[in-house]
Amino acid sequence: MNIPQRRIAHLDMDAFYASVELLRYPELRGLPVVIGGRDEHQPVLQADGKRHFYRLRDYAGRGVITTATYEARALGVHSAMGVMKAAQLAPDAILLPVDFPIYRHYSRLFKSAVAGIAAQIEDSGIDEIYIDLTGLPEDTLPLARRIKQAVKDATGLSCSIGITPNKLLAKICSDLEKPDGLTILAFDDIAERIWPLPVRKINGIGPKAANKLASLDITTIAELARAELSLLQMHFGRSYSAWLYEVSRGIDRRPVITNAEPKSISRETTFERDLHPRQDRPGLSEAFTALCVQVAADLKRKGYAGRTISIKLRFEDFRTITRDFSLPAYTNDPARIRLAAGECLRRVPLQKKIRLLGVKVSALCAETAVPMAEASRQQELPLVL
DNA sequence: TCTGGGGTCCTAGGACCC
DNA sequence: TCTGGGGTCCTAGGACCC
Repeated sequence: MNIPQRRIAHLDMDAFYASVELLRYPELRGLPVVIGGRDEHQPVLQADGKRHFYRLRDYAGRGVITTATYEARALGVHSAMGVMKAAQLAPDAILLPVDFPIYRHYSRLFKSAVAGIAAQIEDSGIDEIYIDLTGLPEDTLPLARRIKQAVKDATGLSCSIGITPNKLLAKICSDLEKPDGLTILAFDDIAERIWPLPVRKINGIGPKAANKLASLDITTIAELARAELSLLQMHFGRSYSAWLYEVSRGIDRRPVITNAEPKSISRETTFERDLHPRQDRPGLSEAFTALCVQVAADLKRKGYAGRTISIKLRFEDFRTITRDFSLPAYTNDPARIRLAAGECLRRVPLQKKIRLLGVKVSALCAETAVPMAEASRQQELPLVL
């Protein structure tokens, strides 16, 4: 049977958080700007009417870069880099705190602009989407240009688009000509355009897998495509090696999912300094309860309840552990979540200082669709620690 | 003064049921 | 006595992504 070829787009906003910030601080255009760190370092309006911006050199403490403008990237700064390390590379770069509410606002704007042209959209984070264009009559190039223009008109921001027969290739292609890119590619182009790329360009090959592949002298996608399946199976296990074998050949049958439900909702916090399990017990306890209250509020706001409560601890040596506990009934009540999380915490031997604490609720169900546990009658949230 | 916060998916062992 | 299977749920950890 002949399956009609699909036409899948991946749209990725260019340096999204930083670009949104440049909309409100146009005087920063052309400068190296990074978004990240903690909440302080808001720009300050001075007596002369100008804004004072903090520089990376002014920063002390924990935190990572979430986005950098292309000017900052040219200095070697990139996302996920520690702010303190970035400050060594680019001490004069402007530092702005993250402002998720405004990024979410622009996220909704660009997604609804695209939805006005193509309805089959899969959310893939705040700044990127997949679009299934298969059913649309328009030719690919004018259609892609129209989508880019609609995003620009709605937000003032540029994006990059890759259009190919599947999500795997579309994701790779949207990155090929960034920023403001447009890359259209067919199966016949794989050898020329995809195979020369490093394996890390494949969504799903991370640092661990790439290192392991490098130890087998496989660094490009072409080399991966030439590798024997049996060799891959010796190092990666059955399902991952089968996946490697297929993606290296550009094969990906995943559909565009337009109606995904969340699987878990969580909150976590890294402390300004590592907390001692006994000496800092009041502070830990307060933070722990606050996380439970926040998760419960998130669940209610989004209309979900969950049955499995998890906690996550990261110790001063960065070792991370999780514990979870499944309740007999669904809940989004903060006191119930706090009790279950407390049970989890009692199973953790607390010997080292704690760097991070997190609370997660999973096994979710729509609040309306499911019998709920009776709301806890406790007036005060119990403090277990 | 290294290393955020929000997610998804996969693996693997043990319990438990038929 | 000897060593069944399959299926599902629970828990813990890890890779990976934005």
